[in-house]
Amino acid sequence: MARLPGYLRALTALASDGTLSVSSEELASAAGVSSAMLRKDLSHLGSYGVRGVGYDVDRLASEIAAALGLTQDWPVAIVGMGNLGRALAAYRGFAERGFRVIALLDRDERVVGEVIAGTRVRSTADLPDLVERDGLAIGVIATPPEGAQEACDTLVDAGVRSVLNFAPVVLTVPDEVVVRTVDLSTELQILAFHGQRLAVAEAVAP
Amino acid sequence: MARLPGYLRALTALASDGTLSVSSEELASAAGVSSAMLRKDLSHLGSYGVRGVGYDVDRLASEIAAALGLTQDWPVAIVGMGNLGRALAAYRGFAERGFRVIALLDRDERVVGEVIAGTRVRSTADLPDLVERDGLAIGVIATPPEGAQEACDTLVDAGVRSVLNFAPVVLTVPDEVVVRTVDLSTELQILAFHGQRLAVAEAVAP
DNA sequence: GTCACTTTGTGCCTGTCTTCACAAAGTCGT
DNA sequence: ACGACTTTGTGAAGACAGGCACAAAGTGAC
Repeated sequence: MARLPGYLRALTALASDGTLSVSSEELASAAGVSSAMLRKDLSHLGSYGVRGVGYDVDRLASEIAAALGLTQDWPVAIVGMGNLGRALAAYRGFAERGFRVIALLDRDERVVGEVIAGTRVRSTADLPDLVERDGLAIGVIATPPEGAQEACDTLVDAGVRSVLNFAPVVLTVPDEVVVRTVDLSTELQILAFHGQRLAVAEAVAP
Repeated sequence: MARLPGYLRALTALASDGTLSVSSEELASAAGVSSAMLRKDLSHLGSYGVRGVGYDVDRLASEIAAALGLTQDWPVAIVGMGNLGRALAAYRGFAERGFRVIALLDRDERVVGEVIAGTRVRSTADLPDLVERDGLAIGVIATPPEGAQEACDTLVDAGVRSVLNFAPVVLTVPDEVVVRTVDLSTELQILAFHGQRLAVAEAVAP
């Protein structure tokens, strides 16, 4: 379920505040959902709550982490060392939450060998090796739109079956591969849409 | 509708290929949706298709752009000049799609004045001015999680009503303000979840 | 002018996701 | 040990999005 990471985040925050137990109501509001939804989601994981009391923060956090598969670590490779790729390579947010960036890759031999954020850029030809030897499981595509499908194919051929795509294109992949696309321009366009609706509403009833 | 930006992207690609007319089937597959859904979505905008022929690419692109409010420009400010903020400041993707980054802001006076990607960092205290004088409408939050709510409040108080949030927190805002949150770790956790499901499925039926 | 063909727009149905509301279950004070 | 209170877990109802399938509408050939 796509909301579990949100719950885990809220639980981690509570745990670091020293809270031991939390009700569905409190946790739901911290995660920005309704309490009924939270309870239903959690009930799918099993019954980890105690009626009349609530949920044990640490216990629930472990259960969710286990459900998400966060007990093992998931090596990540970033493909495409343009602007966005370099930014992602320098971003510490991945490591902070347990995702180890084990390789920076680029197709262009002129970029290969360059050192970015302390890591030497390698060739995309090394991908099969990374999957085989280092257990690489997640690929991040930060190439320009033109190169995204090719980068994706290379990842998939090497055995990667989870892809996080930042390029503004629709990627075609086999059924067993999961792609999640994050497109910053799309997000801004949706915000522009709301901005315009607001402006129109204001013009009608100022 | 959240799919309009995807349609617009596909149409722009078609237009640059010189295509003049497109059927719902073709456009749907380019945008990665079903043709029935595409037609239903477009029918909400009005009847811009011709039965037996399809849609005029340029015409439809203009209509969608107008619906999204992309006929005017939407000035953007980025708040928080940490790792992620600097990366976003250097990212050209915004400008390429018509969103002008007019200001880089930080709360910390030691960062103010620094020049990043050719722009001088200003203080968040300048926000009311930016809204008033430059028509700032969209704020991007790239602060650490602890500072995100404060940054958001500052934006809202200054009159910004569309916020793109990269911090992994749930922001509380008045009803008229729209927040879209993009959390890279959440995306990776969802991928980890799928990765684990795949591994489990394989263990059961190898 | 008519007919065969293509493709849109849309009413209906189906499955999923959300919310409501309450019974079951456990705690704490006396 | 009992009873009042709190909070979970869940069945049933409701809302909503997506897909199917077909009638309406337009094109182009003859």
